[in-house]
Amino acid sequence: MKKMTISKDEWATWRSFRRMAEIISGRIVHDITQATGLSNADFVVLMELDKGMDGCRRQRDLQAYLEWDKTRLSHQLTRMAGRNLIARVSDTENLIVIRMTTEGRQQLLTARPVHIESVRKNFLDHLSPVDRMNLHDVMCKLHELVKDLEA
Amino acid sequence: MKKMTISKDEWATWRSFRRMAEIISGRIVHDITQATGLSNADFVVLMELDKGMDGCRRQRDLQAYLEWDKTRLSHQLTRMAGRNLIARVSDTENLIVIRMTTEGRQQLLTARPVHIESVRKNFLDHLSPVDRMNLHDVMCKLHELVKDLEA
DNA sequence: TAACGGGAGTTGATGCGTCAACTTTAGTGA
DNA sequence: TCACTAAAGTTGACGCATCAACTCCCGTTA
Repeated sequence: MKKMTISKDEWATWRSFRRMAEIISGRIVHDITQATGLSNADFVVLMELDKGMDGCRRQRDLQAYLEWDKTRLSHQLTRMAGRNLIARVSDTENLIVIRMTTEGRQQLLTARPVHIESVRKNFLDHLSPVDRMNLHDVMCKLHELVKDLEA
Repeated sequence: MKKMTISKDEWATWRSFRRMAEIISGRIVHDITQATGLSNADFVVLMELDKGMDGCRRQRDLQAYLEWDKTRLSHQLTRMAGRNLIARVSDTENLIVIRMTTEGRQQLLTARPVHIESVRKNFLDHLSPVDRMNLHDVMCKLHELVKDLEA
């Protein structure tokens, strides 16, 4: 039987968690788009494409790695193709794959150091090693909870 | 001089933080919209309106409390007015205020217990008091950092 | 071979969030 | 009183996220 009330402290924890994640993520995204014009979604997709050594990937594999909905990915790729960041091309076996364009790679190279600096500035700085480990531990517990609820 | 590299552990912490916030927030929003049809934005606005005893508020006050951009709020209120959740009415001094409608209040009443249950189920459950306090402490430090960067 | 079914991907509609540009309102100071 | 200015609020355009409905392709099985 679950407790169905939430104390003031518990609310405060939840609100601060949600709010900090929102603000900090927002700032990092902002830094990247200012520097490069890439949206966060663009950046994430390019990062994922870059993991394959040739910048190519089947759409369903991208989907699995990003854990995105197929519709979301499809729309996103359409927009990115419109901005010349990626192309949908046929590979040697006549399957359609997603390829990063030269321009996409260029933008990614510009974005990466900005990303690193922003994560440091907006998040890691002033978090002591102990803080960081505590946070990581709590996130791992939440991750367990999240997996449990899926099952 | 800042360190401009990020260790594997640091990345892992950042990624898990961002990801957990995303997933958990998403689930709670999902629970609320399933139960009521309210979007998260709707819910937050209604919660804020409910704090004034008559469900009325000047738009700029809402703005200050929510820490939203005025454009965002304006669009949101337009949409909510279209769904009959709020109305823009003139008060006794001929100033325009935002008033929760009966339907808005009704929806809020339905949403509130769902919200509570969802925050408990998706977040608070299985977080020990110590975990919760650790998390809260870290969020407070991040909050300091965030404020510093604003100045 | 033909019918069925499921996975991959697309499309259209709608709501949300942000930017820039605009109108309106309310002071404030000569 | 009048003109200037700043804040409050709206609008339009655009990109992102999600839902439902659709197409297309492929493999199974009767």
